[in-house]
Amino acid sequence: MVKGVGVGRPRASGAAANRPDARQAVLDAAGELFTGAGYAATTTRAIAERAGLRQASLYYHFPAKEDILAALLAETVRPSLDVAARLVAGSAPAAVRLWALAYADIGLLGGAHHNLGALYLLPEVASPNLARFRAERADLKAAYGQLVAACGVAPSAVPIRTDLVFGLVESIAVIRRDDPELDVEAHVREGADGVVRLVGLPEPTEELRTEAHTLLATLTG
Amino acid sequence: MVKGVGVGRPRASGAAANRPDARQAVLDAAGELFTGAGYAATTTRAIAERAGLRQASLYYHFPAKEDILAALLAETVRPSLDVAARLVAGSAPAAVRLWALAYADIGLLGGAHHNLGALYLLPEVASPNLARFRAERADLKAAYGQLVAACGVAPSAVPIRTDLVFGLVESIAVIRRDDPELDVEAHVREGADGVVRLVGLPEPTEELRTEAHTLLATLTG
DNA sequence: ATTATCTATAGATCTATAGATAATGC
DNA sequence: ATTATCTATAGATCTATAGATAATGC
Repeated sequence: MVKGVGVGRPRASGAAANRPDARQAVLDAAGELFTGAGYAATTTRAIAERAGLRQASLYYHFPAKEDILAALLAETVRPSLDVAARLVAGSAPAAVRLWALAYADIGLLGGAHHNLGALYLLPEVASPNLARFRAERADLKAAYGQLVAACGVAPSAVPIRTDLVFGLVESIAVIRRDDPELDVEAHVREGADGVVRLVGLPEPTEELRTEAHTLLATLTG
Repeated sequence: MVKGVGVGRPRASGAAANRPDARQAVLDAAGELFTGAGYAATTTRAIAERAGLRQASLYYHFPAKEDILAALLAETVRPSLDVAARLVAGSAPAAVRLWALAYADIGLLGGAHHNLGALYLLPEVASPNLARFRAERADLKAAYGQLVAACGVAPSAVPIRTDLVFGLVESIAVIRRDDPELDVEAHVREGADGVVRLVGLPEPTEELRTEAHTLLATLTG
């Protein structure tokens, strides 16, 4: 039941042709432009052009420009949050769960077609309208905090060390911005290894990584 | 020999009163606004207002808005680069030098009145006009890379591990944005400790930190 | 009748330039 | 005469709204 394919006035651009989902096309276009040039520097006209429709037509799908950013942020943080919630509730060794969270999170941030992790770094996330996203991001950070604590870090050191871990994970976005050709898979694995070292645990073993991969497979399967 | 205090038409704002250095006042204002709201979202009018002069008067000191950002970036990266160059040339143990660089760099980024490290995260740094800054930042990263290598990291692992170290250092800016009340000094020390752990060295000892502090004192003294 | 687009545009900026002006310095 | 500012504004946007239009669905 494809929802009304062909309903509505045809597009001015590529004839009435392909329009599988205009809303998603807008989000894809905005993701590319926001991560590359930032929010304020990206015009609604540029988004529309890349999505294959006219500037004013954006407003049929989103009430305002900022709602496009809100939708992108929501769909970026939620998958990580899902994984985090399950790992926090799990019973595998803490180091395995922390490695698994970092691996999954970095992979979701960096593995997307465009560099969605860069959205978290936009100054506009401080906007009052994006409080919902900030709350979800805080939940994700809290999940890291629980795993860091479970790794045996002294309670007084947990908050700062969690800050550093969370910072390291998000910094992958900056790294990728500076070097778009980067080998993402290698960085994801090295990043997860780095998180484990950063909290003060011994160098991850291959067994730990295998166990974490298995754990992630059961979560998503 | 204060350069022409009182020369020129008086300001419309606070009478002809205080104007110790308009250029620096503009940079301070821009630093605060760019780090808080981003470059594109900050208007030249807002910068001028905070600096205590009229919008058009900015253009007496800077040829264009982007040159304000360029000047800020330059004065932010250079002190770190100076420290890095001296440490790379030094002969103290590599772990001490790496800790010292991270400590100094994080301190310079996070210790300024406003969160200048956040400037590095602005998407506008990719602008062709800011190539000079990017080159200096690449030099700084290369210095980290040399110290990481000197710490005994396997050559094949050096580039990625340097990426992570550099990312961790810069992520302090995001951490501080999310929590402006943060205890900067504690984070600086923990950040430097984290860098050492991240490259795979053992937990820094108090002796190492003392040695690094001494080393930094000789560099700046 | 409903849906998804379009065209046209109002109103609000925003950057940068032109040219005047009010100080000090010679 | 030089310096550092000002006022005024041109020209170029940019977001969002109003209202028309070209499809499909009933």
